[in-house]
Amino acid sequence: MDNHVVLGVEDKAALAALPHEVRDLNAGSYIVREGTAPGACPVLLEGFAYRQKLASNGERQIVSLHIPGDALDLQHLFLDCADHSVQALTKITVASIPRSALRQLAMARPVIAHAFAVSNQIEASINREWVLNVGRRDAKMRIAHLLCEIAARLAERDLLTVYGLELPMTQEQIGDATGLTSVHVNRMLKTLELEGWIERDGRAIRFPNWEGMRRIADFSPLYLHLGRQTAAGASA
Amino acid sequence: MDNHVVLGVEDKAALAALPHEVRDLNAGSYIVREGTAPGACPVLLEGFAYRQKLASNGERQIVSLHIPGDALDLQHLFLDCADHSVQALTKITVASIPRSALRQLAMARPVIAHAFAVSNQIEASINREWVLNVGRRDAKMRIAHLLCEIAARLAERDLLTVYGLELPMTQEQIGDATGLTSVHVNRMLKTLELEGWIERDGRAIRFPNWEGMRRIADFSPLYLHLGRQTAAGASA
DNA sequence: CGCCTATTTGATAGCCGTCAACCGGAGTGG
DNA sequence: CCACTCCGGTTGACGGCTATCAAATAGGCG
Repeated sequence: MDNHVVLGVEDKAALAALPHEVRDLNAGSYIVREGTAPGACPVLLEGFAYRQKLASNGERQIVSLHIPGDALDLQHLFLDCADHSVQALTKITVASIPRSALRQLAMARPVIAHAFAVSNQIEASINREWVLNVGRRDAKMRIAHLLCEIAARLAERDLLTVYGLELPMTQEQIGDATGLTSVHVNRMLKTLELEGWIERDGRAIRFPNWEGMRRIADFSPLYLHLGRQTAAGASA
Repeated sequence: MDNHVVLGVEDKAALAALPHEVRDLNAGSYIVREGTAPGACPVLLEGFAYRQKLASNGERQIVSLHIPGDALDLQHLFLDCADHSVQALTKITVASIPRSALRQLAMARPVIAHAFAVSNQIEASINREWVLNVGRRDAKMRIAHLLCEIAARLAERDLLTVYGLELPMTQEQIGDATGLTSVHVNRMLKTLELEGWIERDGRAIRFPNWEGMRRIADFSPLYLHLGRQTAAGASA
């Protein structure tokens, strides 16, 4: 959240003073389980996580991805029943903060509540873009768009490696995020590679021609709301 | 928001005391335009509205639908650039409240901020369900699910007519909401009708077998978070 | 009555899913 | 050190769901 809202010294101190518990979790661990009451609110310190929902036929849809620095459950801060699950994509480290403490802090400190709101609104914006991505783009664009988004979000936090994007997802998971099958994801990645838009080395991905990639992915980072939002609301 | 959070007398009075301007708009009018700075925050009093985004190929995706009582732009209350457009689906009546007044109120009254947060979180939950709907369900289920969602949301506000669901969307718009073409929407509606799940009279739709409809639509209203959320956060 | 939009229907094409097989690397145990 | 196993990636053949194209019908509104 620090990336988007300018917090004052006192607010930062209040956040840092919250009781929290740091834990390591293995890939695949559940952080939030659909249908249960939300517990502590975890913040992702290291590793990747994702939100998922299941259809009645058993198929999975990944509805969002999370990178280090993301809060993993502000979604349910004010709701009483989790409407989706959150799972670790890789080995992760999270700091869990009791929901009640966060709620009290949000009530007591409007600037903090504002920061939470901005974080939630940005995530909602990403969700809307995903609806567009899955609903109106073909397979190649969808995958390209997903890659662009992850790269842009990681770049914002200086988390790209020297090689580029180190994507810890299987092709099946990419399929679950884009509404495709792993087989077709494989073919499209191949195509993107053959056409020169990406270079692959294992799961590392580099973009030799970022502008071209952006174009064929129909990727415009506006919806990520990168850069700080004005603190007008905070100072009002 | 009143549907989900219990507001105190003073908070309600503060909301009612906000400066606002009531306007009528024709179907198709823009309420928010993507790429521009958000202006006043409108609340939908009568009629239907939708959010949309465009892909580079010109195809449209409707990312959410709104019924009377919905706030139409809490999304951008704390963001500086609209990431999508909001348009009137029918002739509508909106009450526009200046963004600054709402922000100040949210800063001054934590319970109001809480109500905004709940509203936003529920809408985000609906967005996630839409990602699942468009990504992992086939055409018949998608359309059935959309119909169920709208019916459930209208029912919560006692807005169903004696006939049932009075849906003011063209089949093309249903397609834009589900990632399908109008031609295929037509075929699937026909199928749903032939199989006895819906009855149609113009754009009015009735469900002779709601439980069956729910089942074939894979619709479970959990994600709508109907009923009031506890006000624990408000009283904390 | 005439225009325009929305709905309906049929024929055809294509994207992507399904099924199946094979490859390849990492980890494990002998 | 090597064989085995397992998971993920790769490839090909085939089928089905949905898009596309086209045209006819129906409905709303002047």
